[in-house]
Amino acid sequence: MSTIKIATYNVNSIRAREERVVEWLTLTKPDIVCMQELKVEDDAFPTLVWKSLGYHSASFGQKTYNGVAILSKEPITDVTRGFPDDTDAQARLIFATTFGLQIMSGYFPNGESRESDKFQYKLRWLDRMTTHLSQKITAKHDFILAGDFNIAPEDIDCHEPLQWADSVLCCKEVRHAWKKIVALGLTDTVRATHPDSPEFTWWDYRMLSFPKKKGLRIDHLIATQSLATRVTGAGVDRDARKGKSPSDHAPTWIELRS
DNA sequence: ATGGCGGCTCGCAGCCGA
Repeated sequence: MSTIKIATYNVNSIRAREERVVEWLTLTKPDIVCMQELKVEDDAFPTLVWKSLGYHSASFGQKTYNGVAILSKEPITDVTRGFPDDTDAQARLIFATTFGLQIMSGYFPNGESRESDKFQYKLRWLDRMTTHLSQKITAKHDFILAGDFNIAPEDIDCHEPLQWADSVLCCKEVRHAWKKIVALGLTDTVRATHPDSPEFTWWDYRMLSFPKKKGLRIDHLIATQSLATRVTGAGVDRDARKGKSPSDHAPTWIELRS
């Protein structure tokens, strides 16, 4: 049976992570990759490195912060960057068609703290995203949104739910926004595959969080029903979080019947 | 062992992330 593997990976700087990402691509051979936190402008995104590994790519980068990309073993078409009519200064969204499906790579705002202006920006961004998705999703196309949502949707997604309850990643406002997004008809594919295990995707660099297994599940792949019913496996590449100079996120993946 | 933050920048200290 032939399958397609789709992964999402917040690399926390592609300049700092290029070598590790190349190793990971070579080892795990995903067909499509959504990347976030490139932290480079497009002319510094290593397109030729991906090409040498057999990947087409499209990026939406900026200096210092943010930046998203899509890599694919098949040609990438219909690329759009940001929201329609966007005046957002932050590069957080790229959309494309590849392998006959519509895919979005998203880097959702963190929000810093609930008292911060950045939290208001996060809530506005989530609203805009919900509106954008409601216009984008149609019965005609397979659609998947993959990325760093900066939302841990449920208590099972947190190592210490009480400690995180009022945080910008877990608080009621962002969990409500998550529910509105999935209610558009998108399935949380990793949670649907693993209903009872945490499947953390991020661990703080500090306090030995990774070896102590104190993580959060904030990176997600949510897909229309047409795709969700084709999922044959899903998981988190914890090995990519080990060793020297890892990203603080691990790549998360699903496999589909093609 | 999976190991004590690590990226970034009009940089050598401070901002930011989650």
